[in-house]
This record gives sequence, C-alpha cells and structure tokens, in this order.
Amino acid sequence: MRYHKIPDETVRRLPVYLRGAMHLSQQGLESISSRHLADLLGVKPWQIRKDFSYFGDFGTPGVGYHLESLIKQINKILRLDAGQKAVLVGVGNLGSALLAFPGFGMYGFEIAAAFDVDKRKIGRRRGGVVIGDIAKLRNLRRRGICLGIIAVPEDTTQEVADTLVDAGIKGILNFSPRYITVPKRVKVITIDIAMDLARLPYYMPLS
Amino acid sequence: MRYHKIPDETVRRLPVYLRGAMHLSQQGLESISSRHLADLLGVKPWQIRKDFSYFGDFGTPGVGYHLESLIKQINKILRLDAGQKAVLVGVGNLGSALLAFPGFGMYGFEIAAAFDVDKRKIGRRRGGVVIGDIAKLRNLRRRGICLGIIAVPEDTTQEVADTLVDAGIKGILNFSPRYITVPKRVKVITIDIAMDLARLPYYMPLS
DNA sequence: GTTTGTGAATAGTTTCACAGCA
DNA sequence: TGCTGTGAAACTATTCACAAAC
Repeated sequence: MRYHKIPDETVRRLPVYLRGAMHLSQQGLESISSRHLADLLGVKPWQIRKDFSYFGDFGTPGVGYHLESLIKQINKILRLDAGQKAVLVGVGNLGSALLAFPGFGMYGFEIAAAFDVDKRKIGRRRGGVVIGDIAKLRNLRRRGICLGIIAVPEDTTQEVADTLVDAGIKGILNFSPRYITVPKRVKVITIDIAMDLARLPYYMPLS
Repeated sequence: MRYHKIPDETVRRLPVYLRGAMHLSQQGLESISSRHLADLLGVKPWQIRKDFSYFGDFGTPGVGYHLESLIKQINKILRLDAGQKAVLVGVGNLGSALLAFPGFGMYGFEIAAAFDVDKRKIGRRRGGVVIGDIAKLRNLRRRGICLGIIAVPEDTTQEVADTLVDAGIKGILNFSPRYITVPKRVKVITIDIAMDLARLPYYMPLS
C-alpha cells in the first residue's frame, strides 16, 4: 500500500510509536512485534501494522520491527532528525512550565528563545534562555527557529500569531482557546486544556 | 435525527461551541446563525447544524440559535451544570500552572484538592488549596470529587492512576505520556504536549 | 510456529443539497 | 428571504482475514 496519501490519524500516532520504540530501545531490546508494542501503547496490533505499511516495509515477518531502524525511520518521516528549534511567546505560569518541561528534548526539540510583554520579566533567565521583549520579536528565520509556541492570554493570541508568521514561523503550537487565522502554509495545532477536561464528564458513569 | 448514538467527534466539538456561545453572549448578543458561529470558531456551518441536530431542535429557522438556551443545553449534555470538582496530583511546574490556570472556571470546574509526594510542598498553599500528602489520598467521593488530573513524572503515572481509581475517581485527565490501564468504567483523556508538537514539522513546508 | 503486509469489508465522519419553517 | 434540520452521498479510518515471509 505504498504511494498513498497518509491519513492524518496515522501521522498523529507516529509520535506515539516513536516514544514506545525509544522506551523499549533504552531498555536494551532489539526488536518488537506489533502485538507487544500495541500492548504497551494501548492500541491494536493491526493498527500499527497498517500505519507502518503506508511508508514501506518496516518489519520482518516472524520477528517484528527492529527498534533502532524504526526510530530512525519515524524520526525522518516526522522530520525530527533535524533537531527543531522553537520560540515560546508568553512566559506566565504555563509558559514557565513549558520552559522547564523535559518532554520536548525527547523528540529533539529545543526552546531556543522566549518572549513576553511584561517589562519585569524581560532580561530574566528562565530554563536556559533570556526572556526577550516581544516587540523585538523578528527574524527568527536567521536563527533557524521554525516553530512557535503560544502561551499568552486569550485576547492577544491572534496578534501574537500574526507576529510569529511575520517572523517566518512555519508551525504553531497554540495553548490559547481561540481560533487563529494564519496563511494556509502555516500549520497550527491547538491544545485546549480546559476543553479536553470539559468533555470528560460526558463519558463518566452517572451514579 | 434524534435517538442516535452521538459521534465522539461531535462530543469533542461541543465544548468548542459552548465557549463560542459564552463568548458571544458576554458581548451582549442574543442569537447566532450557524454561519457566523462557524466563522468565529473555524469550523463549517453544516458541521454545527449536524452536530446540534443529534440532540434535537436547538435553533429557529430564519433566525439561528438562541445563545442563552444553547449554553444551557450544551452544559446539560456535557454535565457541566453540576459544577465538577477535580483533584490534582503532582504539583511540579505543570501542576502549579494548572492550579493557577483560569480556563477551568469557565466550564464550572474547580480544583478542590492537590497532592504531591514532596515533603517540602506538603502543607503549602497554592492557588487556594493546601497541598496534601499523596499517601493520604483517599475517599474523594465523600468530598464530591469525581475528576482526577495527573501531572506527575512518567514513571509514577500508573501508580497514581490506580490510587485515583481506588479513591473513587471516574474520569482522568492525564498529562503524562504513558498509556495507563484503568477499569473500563473510568474514562481517560490524555494530553501529551510534546507529542502534539512532534507532529507539527511533518506538516510544515520544506524550505 | 510466528509475524508482517495488505486487499476487502465494515464503521465512522463529513459534506452536500434541499425541503420546510420563521 | 434567510436559516435550520436531515437524509443521502462522499469520504476517511478501522478492523478483519489470510497469503507470504522468516
């Protein structure tokens, strides 16, 4: 099933598989079957096989998937092998937590710059970067920064998104619960924490 | 199209609609058409109409949806009208940010308790709650707490999830990148921040 | 024996087009 | 005229079953 449009859902699961593979590799394993990987990650084995099949032959029948090459392949597909740099805008409670967040490094991400409006924060050092004045945010392209993380209050979200696009950002991770308009070439992924919590009660048993 | 199984994707969008409706209502509007609500939220009008149609007649042809009753209805469907209480486990960087997070209140949530393992944090006050000893986490049912938020390091996630289930929690919002096993009656929603960032480069233009 | 890769079948979701109502 | 509600069509994704590979 090669030469196909890759389903979005498959792309969404690739980081899940990648993390599972890295986890097992660190434990010293060489290979893993779709069944065991599925058990570890809470998905179905045929889902894993189908997903991988879109990209070519990843595995060996009778054996499974070789972890090291699996990791290399997924990293390449997701373009994580280049070591992506991100800029954080908004160093409030959430922003500060993101600067200290250990999870980004695992995928080769680095928060290489941080900006805020608050004069008291500008110039301060947090998690290895000096907080800059948001008014001076430009030309991130030259510094090799292609990703933007927005962690500002709701009402300034669109403004910040515009600034990031002008500065040459190509992808945005948005923690604000507002819909933002950007050129089609820029990909936005929104994480709305409260919204995810909000659909939990719907699924909970009544008593 | 009444008396139907509600698609998961529809449930996922209900909080989006709810927020949009609240936003417009606060601006003094009475009613909104599916078209205008769609423009505000970045979805398609027919999607909104289809989603609402699963629950009965929400709107008025020629006019649109009455905001106040729309808000009331969605709140009821999502069971947010009861005012849900949550317990936070793990008061590190992310946990602290969540305690200070203003977004939960909008949906009627309250973080009514917080727990940690760190002896230095126990007893301290953060965002209106006193941090308790995680070893003493039990009987949340009596305090009317049904939701759990997990913001602990990866390797203790399953352990914490088990504790929460034992304490009577019915829904879990999990910020840890591990798959957790819980009884089928307990609903888990996982927010994996690094993972969402990890699929961003795939969608970004190459040069 | 075990496990992959994949066409075909099934399930789920989005989009359309338009009848019917205010 | 403007807008909702909805069956039907189109599209997308998941699940199955099994031939082929190790």
